[in-house]
Amino acid sequence: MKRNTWQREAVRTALGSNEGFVSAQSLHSTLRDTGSPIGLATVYRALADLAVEGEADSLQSLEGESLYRACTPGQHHHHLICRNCGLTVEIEADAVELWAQSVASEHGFTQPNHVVDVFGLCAECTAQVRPGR
Amino acid sequence: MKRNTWQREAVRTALGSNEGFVSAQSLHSTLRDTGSPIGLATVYRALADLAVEGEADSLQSLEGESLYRACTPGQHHHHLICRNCGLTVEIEADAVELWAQSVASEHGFTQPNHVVDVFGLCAECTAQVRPGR
DNA sequence: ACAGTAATGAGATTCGTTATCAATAATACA
DNA sequence: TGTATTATTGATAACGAATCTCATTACTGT
Repeated sequence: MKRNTWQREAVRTALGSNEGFVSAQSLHSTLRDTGSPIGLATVYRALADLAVEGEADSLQSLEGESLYRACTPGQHHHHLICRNCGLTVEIEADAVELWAQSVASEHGFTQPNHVVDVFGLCAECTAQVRPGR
Repeated sequence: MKRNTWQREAVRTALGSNEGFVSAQSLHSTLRDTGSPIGLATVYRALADLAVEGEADSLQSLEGESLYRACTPGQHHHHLICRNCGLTVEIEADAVELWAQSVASEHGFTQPNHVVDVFGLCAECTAQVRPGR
């Protein structure tokens, strides 16, 4: 049976108080910095669990590490992510869902999944990068 | 200056004679199996180069490793990938391009990139998985 | 042919993640 | 409330993908 531990709750909270996607490693050091003696393996396990339960989204960063972010559970959505500061906006895209479905069945594919994420520079980071040039 | 070596050519050829996405590791062992004494590091370097030059597409597998595939250079496209056998179909999606653009600018994001891939079971694998059930 | 130097490759190294396993602590039940 | 059960934890080892090192090799222009 599943048990409630302060460790899981700590991970859930830390994840929730974050604007964008975070790696397990950085979440772990954040927790350690706030005095929590939580172990690294536990953070990995908690994040994997949250992702399975639908309380967190995960994606692969371009460097190959897994990033996590709290999300509103239950509803399918995609992300608009600032590649500079990590700020993330959840976006819905019914049109894209339908497109994925139809493209798959057009080619005889079944059980379609899809990975749809948009990366860019958020307004703030855009302003910082080119202040007056 | 850039030089032509049989190693680069071997990687290009091996990649081209493959239906779907392959990892650097498996491409390396394939080459080794055919008698080529090419080194692993070289395969990694050649694949990275091909990806930069636009002769290969790359994506992150769900397990976090980078997969590569030969592609028609120059044109932007996405992929429909069989998650069982790796068969890949290149798909164009102007509608999705435009959607990504507009969604980004709606939220003040600039320089939008996007990751759009559809995974599924190809017709053949669908038939194999559930033969008559 | 030859010099200059990009490319190679075996092995060491880095880094993210998972497995191990004894110790701990959350839950069910008497 | 006390106790037995067993899921969970965490320090560390192990693993695997990818990169780096650096001496050696071999393209290329002259």
